[in-house]
Amino acid sequence: MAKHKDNKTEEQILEAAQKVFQAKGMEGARMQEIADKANINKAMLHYYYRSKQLLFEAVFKKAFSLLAPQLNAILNDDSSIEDKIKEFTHNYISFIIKHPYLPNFIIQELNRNPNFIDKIKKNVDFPNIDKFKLQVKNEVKTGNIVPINAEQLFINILSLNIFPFVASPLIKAFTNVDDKEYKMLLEARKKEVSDFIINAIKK
Amino acid sequence: MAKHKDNKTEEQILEAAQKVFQAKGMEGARMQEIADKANINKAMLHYYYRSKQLLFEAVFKKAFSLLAPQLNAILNDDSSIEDKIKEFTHNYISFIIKHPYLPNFIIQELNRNPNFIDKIKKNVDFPNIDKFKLQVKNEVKTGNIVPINAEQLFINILSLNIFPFVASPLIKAFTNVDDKEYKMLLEARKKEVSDFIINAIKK
DNA sequence: ACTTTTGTTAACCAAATGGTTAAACTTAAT
DNA sequence: ATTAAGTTTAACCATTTGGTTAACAAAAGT
Repeated sequence: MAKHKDNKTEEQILEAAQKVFQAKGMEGARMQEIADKANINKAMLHYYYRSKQLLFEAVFKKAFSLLAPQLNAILNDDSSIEDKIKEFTHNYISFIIKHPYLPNFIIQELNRNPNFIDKIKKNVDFPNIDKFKLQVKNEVKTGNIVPINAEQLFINILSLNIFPFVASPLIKAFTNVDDKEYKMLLEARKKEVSDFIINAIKK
Repeated sequence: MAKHKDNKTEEQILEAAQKVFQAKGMEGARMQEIADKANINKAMLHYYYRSKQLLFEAVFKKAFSLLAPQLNAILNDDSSIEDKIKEFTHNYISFIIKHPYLPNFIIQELNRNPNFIDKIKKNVDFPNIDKFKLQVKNEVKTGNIVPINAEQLFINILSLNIFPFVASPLIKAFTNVDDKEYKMLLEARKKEVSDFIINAIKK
């Protein structure tokens, strides 16, 4: 019999762990709470994942592997800069509205342990900026867009798309906007953000 | 004799607590580590701040009260939108380069406990967007800038300025940039970001 | 001088927490 | 049917952790 043939329990654990880790972070999460949420005995967590650290890493990798393809879309696609920006902002914001916990979880835990990224680079199809850099240089040279550093443009695109999800409690407070209104603001950003970026870089 | 006349110890504690909380978060921080860093007995922490929670709140309030005036600058100043954006991005990035832990700490802990913001609103000169909204509406009406929602513009400004500090490990990995180069990128953003925003909104 | 308040320490404590163990149960191959 | 491997449980354990206590020291008020 192969190890862990029946993966039902294993998946229940991973789902429960996802919820708890994303809500409370590595330090705040409790193994007992994960077990309860998965409707299993606490010992099972260790049977399947050995330790809290390894369970956490499994959750993290899964989260990251959801996010990575989204970024590869803008970095490695063949369309024009303008089309990419339009498509990326629309797709990305739609995606995150469905997984609002994701960016914050990844950023938070990466700050807690920055060299964690090395483990991820080995296991996931890690986004790479090289192609995007060439493209930006080209479009600057041909005069399609204003002179701009590819890294800076990439940072701007990420910032405008991700930050409103990461800092939502803060922004809600500053703008005196309730949850429902904020949701509408985010929805509007699907178009708003790409217009903003394209306006900023087109000649 | 007034309570806590000699505030030397109290300040040592707050400084140590700041460092530990900012590095490890509320859950990850250990009272013993704070005591060690402050060179005092662990019981003193409770003597001066009663509990971990209250010590944490003291640290948080202090951090927030550093950040708030920066935001009030852009929200309540009397200069033109363009000047504000130029000044704010320059000042804010300079400020955060000196306190790189700050935005992440605040965002992280606010996500962990969103209704924490209510406690802050009572104790700090909390930034308010009303005046900024009027100004944006005006400048749109007079045709100085492209039609844009004040909240969206404000979110964009915050995103472009804050996110690169919050997500630095992630961005460094995506852009294949080391610490030194990233520092230079951030330095360049003092001008880069304001150009980007102004380009995006000016007619 | 002496009494009271404030500051500081070491030792202690109960609760929580990640993790282990050993035994029981289930499943499937022989 | 027997065996062996995988799965699940309850009880247990060592350690860590925030917090307390009681005694002592230093200042300050009288």
